Amino acid sequence: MTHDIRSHLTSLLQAALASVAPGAEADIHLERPKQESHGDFATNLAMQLARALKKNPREIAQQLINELPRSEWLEKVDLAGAGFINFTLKPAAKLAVVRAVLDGGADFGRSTLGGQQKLQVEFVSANPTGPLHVGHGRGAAYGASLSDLLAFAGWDVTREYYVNDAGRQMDILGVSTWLRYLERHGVAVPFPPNGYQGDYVRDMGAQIDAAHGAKYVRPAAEILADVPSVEADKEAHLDGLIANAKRLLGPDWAYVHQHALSEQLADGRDDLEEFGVRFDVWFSEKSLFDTGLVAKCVERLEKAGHLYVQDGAKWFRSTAFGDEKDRVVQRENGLFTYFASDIAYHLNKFERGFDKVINIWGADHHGYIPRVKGALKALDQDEAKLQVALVQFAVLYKDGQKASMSTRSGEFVTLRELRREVGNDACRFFYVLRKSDQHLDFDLDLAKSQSNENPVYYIQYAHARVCSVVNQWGGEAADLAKVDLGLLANPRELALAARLAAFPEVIEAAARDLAPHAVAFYLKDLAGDFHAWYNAERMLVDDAALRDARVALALATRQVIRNGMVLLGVSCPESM
RNA sequence: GCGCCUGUAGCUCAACUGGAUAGAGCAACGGCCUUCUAAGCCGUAGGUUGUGAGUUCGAGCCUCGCCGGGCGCGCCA
Repeated sequence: MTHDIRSHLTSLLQAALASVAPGAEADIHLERPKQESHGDFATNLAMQLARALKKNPREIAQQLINELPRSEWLEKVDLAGAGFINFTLKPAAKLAVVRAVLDGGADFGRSTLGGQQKLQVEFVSANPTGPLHVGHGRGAAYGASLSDLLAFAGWDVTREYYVNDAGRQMDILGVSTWLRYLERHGVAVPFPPNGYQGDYVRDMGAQIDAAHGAKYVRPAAEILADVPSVEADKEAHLDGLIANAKRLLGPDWAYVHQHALSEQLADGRDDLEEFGVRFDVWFSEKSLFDTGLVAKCVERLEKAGHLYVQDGAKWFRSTAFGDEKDRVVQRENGLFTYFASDIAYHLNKFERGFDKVINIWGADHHGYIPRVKGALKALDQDEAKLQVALVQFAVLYKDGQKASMSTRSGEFVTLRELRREVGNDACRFFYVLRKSDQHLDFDLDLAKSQSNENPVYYIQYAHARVCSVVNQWGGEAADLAKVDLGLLANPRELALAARLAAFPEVIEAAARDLAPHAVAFYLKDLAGDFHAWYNAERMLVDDAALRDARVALALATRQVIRNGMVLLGVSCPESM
């Protein structure tokens, strides 16, 4: 219905335009004015045309209005301001949305905008080397809400987590775990300062101990053999320990490595599940090596002449594709870089047939975009299908101090802690309540102290109020089909109806902009309209016809709140 | 130094992608509960949108300069 009104007005304007300025090109843009006195819809069409027609915008607007076909939905059409045309709808046209919501139910607002195109959203993809922290939480909340939003707007969405299970970071976690295990057996190898410090590493060491006793114990002297000193070069020291671990443990290294990986992965998965964030695919980086895709990719680039050798390493000429500098894909020691596996990963995504691929990355990865797009182009892919949404950092403040979020140092506030202190609903909402490219200062103390004043409760409260009224009303929702909506005549009711009617537009705009925060802001406004009405008018009045009409409006409001909150991953309690 | 993001009320953020008098929430102040949930409502106050120019009917939004904040510029991942 609301879409009908929009397209109805558009066609009226098109007709008027054809008559006032035949052949003129203009895209007809209808907006909902902020100010009530400016009507329900407004267009700046006349102003757009002013230059081309070399005429005063107001004059053009007046002509357009004169030529506008009559419409049974319009109360009036005004010329205003510098040349705006304001449309005011008849109450019946505004109220029709109530029935549309009740008929549509959970599907009200669903759009076909995406045309069921296959779309992949890859997000979180944190190294499984420790608990997820507050920074990951933002990517998780944003990615989950964005995915759900895009699905609701008509895309066929696959949610994917890229598991970095192949690199040095995982080796560091493996060796850290092993060293903690060895500590339990009195093996005197000092724990490296740049190993993973967190207590969870000790826990994993204990698990291995409990399961296999002394099976993986090796002498300290052998573990430290030929390892550069920490003082000289702590990274070389760590690499030396890793090399010795692999050599001394032989096939058992895989067990230790795998144990650490699967523990951390399972932990992250549980954490995210509790946060309402689910993935369809967990994609292993290691599999790209196992299937030879990484080597194949590098080979393809080489054959196409995009690689050259310098200082023993193979470089991808990414500067040919707009990057600042060329990038190594294969190191002097023969190992592929992370970039090489990422090229393979992205090629694999494209070969899986997605029409569009969205990567949600932390802002620190922005410099990475040109090289990935460049590589895709070099592999004859349409790199425009890849869209990267950068999420700015969440900086956590604790006791007025900026908290470090380094996983290796072990000094971070975990997502789990945050969820426990603030609650899942408030957490999801808080994260998504701002544009993704906005820096987020997460003041933990404030979040905790404000948890009762969090805007999420404002919306949930509106929902609970409707539930309470409906319970006391005690009627059957089905009987409202024949209710006379025309009885809803006061301004607050019409304003609320107009807000409901905007929901489908909000969904489409938010999906187009990859901006789930727009849904959150909409819901705040919707709840505001409802609360204002609730306080001003009584719903359960004696007049049965009026009562039913008001209950219908309340039910429609409840439905739209639910439809929006589902997308944000926030629950809607029936009472509070 | 170069690149990306960013600067809006005391604080945290919006602003339909260039539209009309820049809006909310916290915090402050004043009102509203013997009838559907006061986690609510109504009102007051709070602004030269960092700054200087430019583009045009019209700029918080676009361009350029300057000032401040965040991030990135590895044969790390």
